[in-house]
Amino acid sequence: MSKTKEKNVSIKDVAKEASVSITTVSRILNNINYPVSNEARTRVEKAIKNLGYIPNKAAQNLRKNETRTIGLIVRDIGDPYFSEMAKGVTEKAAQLNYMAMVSDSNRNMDYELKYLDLMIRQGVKGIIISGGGIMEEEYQSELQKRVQDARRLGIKVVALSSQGIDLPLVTVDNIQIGKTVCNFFILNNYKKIAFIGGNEKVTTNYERLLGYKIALKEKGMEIDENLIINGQFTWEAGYETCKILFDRKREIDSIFCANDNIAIGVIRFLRENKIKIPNEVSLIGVGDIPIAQYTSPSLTTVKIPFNLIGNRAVELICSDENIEDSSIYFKTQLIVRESIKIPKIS
Amino acid sequence: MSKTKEKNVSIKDVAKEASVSITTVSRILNNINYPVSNEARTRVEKAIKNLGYIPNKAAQNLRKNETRTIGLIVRDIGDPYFSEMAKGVTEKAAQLNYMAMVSDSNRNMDYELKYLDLMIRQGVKGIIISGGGIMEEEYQSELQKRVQDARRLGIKVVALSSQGIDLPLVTVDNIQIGKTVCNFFILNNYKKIAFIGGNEKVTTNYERLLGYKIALKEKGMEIDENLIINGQFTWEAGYETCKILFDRKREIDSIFCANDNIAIGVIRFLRENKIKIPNEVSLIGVGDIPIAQYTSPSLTTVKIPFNLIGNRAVELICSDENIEDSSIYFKTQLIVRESIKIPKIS
DNA sequence: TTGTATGCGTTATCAA
DNA sequence: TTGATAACGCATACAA
Repeated sequence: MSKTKEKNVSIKDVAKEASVSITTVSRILNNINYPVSNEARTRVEKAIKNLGYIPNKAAQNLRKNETRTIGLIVRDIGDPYFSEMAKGVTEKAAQLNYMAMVSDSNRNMDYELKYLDLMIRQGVKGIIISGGGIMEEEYQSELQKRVQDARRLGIKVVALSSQGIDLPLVTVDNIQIGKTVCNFFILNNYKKIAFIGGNEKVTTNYERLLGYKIALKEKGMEIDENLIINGQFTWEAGYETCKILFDRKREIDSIFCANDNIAIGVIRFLRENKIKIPNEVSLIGVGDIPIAQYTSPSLTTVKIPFNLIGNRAVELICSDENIEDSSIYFKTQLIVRESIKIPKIS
Repeated sequence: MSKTKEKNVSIKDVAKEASVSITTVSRILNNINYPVSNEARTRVEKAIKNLGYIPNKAAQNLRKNETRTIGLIVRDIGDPYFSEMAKGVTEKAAQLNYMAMVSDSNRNMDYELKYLDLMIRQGVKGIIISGGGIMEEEYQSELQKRVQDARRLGIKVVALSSQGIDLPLVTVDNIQIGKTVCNFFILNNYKKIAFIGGNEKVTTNYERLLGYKIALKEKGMEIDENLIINGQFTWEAGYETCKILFDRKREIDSIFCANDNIAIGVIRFLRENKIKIPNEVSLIGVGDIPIAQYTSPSLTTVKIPFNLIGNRAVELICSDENIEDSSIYFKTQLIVRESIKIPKIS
C-alpha cells in the first residue's frame, strides 16, 4: 500500500478517460435529469469507477458558495444535557445530508466566542448555540458581534436557550418549568421547598428559579432565601451545594434541583448522610436525562425533549425560510418517579 | 438588519480598498514574517477591519488541498463511553486549530459506512472510528474498502478499538482488562463469577470475555457457560440481561460487567430484586464513566483513559508522521469503590 | 445532446 | 518590497 498521497483524480481526468467534456461529467454527477446519451453516461460511469473518482468538496463549496455543514457549540459534551442535544442535532443533520461540526467550550466563554469565529470562517450553513445564556454584559456584546458577522455572511444562528440577545430560539419555557415543579410540591403539601441551582449567571437557572418564586408567591407562601442556593450544573456541584444548604438549614422537606445532574449529586449527599429519599426529603430535577431512570431512587423530573429541540434547530437552519424572528417553544412534562412521595403524609 | 446575504468581501476588495495587490494582502494575512512596508501593512489592516473581511475557508481548502477538520464516528453520542471519547477528541482538535465533524451512527453499521464516505468526500484530514469492531466479514470488507479510499486520498484513519482489519489503534488492552477484573475477583475469594457482556459480535466484548476465560483457566477454575451471557452495551440491556442470567442461575457471588452501562442496569435489577450489593453480589464494570462515582453503590471499575485516547488519536492524525503501522496502548487501572466487598467473607 | 470558457477566493510562482 | 498571473476542482452560462 502506498504511503504517500497520490495525485487527486478530478472531473477532468474522468472526462478524458471517458472521452467527453467535463461538462458532461458534471451533468451526470449533478443534473439528475439532464439529457445525456446512454453511451456517454455508461462511459463516464465506468471511468468514475475505474479511476475511483471522488468529488472534491472544497471546490464545490467554493463554487456554490455554501457548505453542507452546521456548527454546534456545547459547553461539555460529557454532560448528558449536551450530549442529548448533540444527538438530536447530528441525527437530523445526517438525515438532511449535512455534517455537524461540534465544538466543546468546556464552559469557557472565551472559547465559546473563539469557536463561533472559527465556524463563521468555515462558512457553515448555520450555528447552534446550546448552553444557557450568560447574563454578563461584556459576553453578550461579544456574542452580539459574532451574530452580526454571521448574519452578514448569510449564516443562521439559533440558540437552544435564551441568550439575552436577539436570537431565534428553539427551547422550552424555563419559567413554566420552575412553576410546574414548585406547584407540584405545594400541591402535595410540601412546605419547606429548597432550590438548588446551577450557575446563577445562566439564564436557564435564573428562569427556573424565577418560576419557583412566582409559584410560591401565587400561593401566598413566603420565599425563604435560606432555602435557595446556587452552584454549578454538575454532579460534583450538586453534592457540594447540597452540603452547604443543609449546613445552613435543616428543616427541608423537598428540593427542586435546577437540573438532573445536580439532583444526582444531591442523591449522593443525602444517601451519605442517611437522609431518606423520598421519606424525609423529596426531590425533583429538570431534564430527564437518560440516567434519571437508573438512579436510586429513580428521579422525578421535568422532561425536556432534547431530541426534538436538536432536530428542529437543524431543520430551521437547513430550511430556506428566514428565521430571524421566529422562536419555537416545546412542551415539557413532569415525569413522576421514586424520588417524590405522593401524597405526602406529614 | 438586512435579511439577505450581502456580497462576500474577498481579498480582492481588501486589496482595492488598501490600494495594494492581492498578493500583498495575502502575505500580510499568512506569511507572518514576509517583509512588507509598514505603510502597506497598516492600510491593509485598516481595510480588513473596515470591510469586515473574513477569509474564505473553501477557497483556502481548495488551493491548499487540505482541510483543518477531522472526522469522528461514534455509535451513540448519548452514551458516556462515546461522549467522553468525543470530549478528548474535540478538545485536542481545538487546541491544534482543527474542527471535529461528529457523526453518530446510532449503532447502525450501514450508517457508519455512509458517514465514512461522507467524511472522505469532505476531505477531512483524518477519521477516528470510535466503536469496537464488528466481527462480521461483510462489514469488515466494506470498511476495508473505505480505508483504502481514504488512504489513497491521504486521509488518515485511526480506530479507538480493534476493528479486525489492519488499522492503527489508539486503545487499551481489553484482554488484559478481562484478566485483571477476573483475577481480582478470584484473589478475593469469589467463586461464582458471572460475565454480563455487550454485543457478542463486538471485538471489545469478545476480548474482555476472553480475558475472563483466560484468567479462570490460569487458576484452574472451571468455565461455566451458564454464568456467561451477552446482550448490549446499554443500561436497558444490562437490566434485561441480568434478569435472564438470574432466571438461569441463582448462585452468583460476583458479576463482571463488560462496561459500566451494563453495570448500571445490573445495579437497578439487583436493587429491585432486593439482592444486596456488595453483600450478596459484588460488581465490577469497565470504563469508569463519570457517573460510576455517583451510582448507589458507587461502582468498582477499570478506568479507561478516554480523554488521553481521544487526545492522542487527534495528535496522530494531525502530525505529519506516517502512522499506518503504529498502534498505541494506554494503561488501565482498577478503581475500587463500594460495589465490591473486600475481603469477601464467605 | 455536447462542449467551451469563465469565475468562485486563495496561495504560490515568478518576475520586477 | 511589490505585483501579475496561474492553478486548485467544480458548476454553469452560453454557444453549437
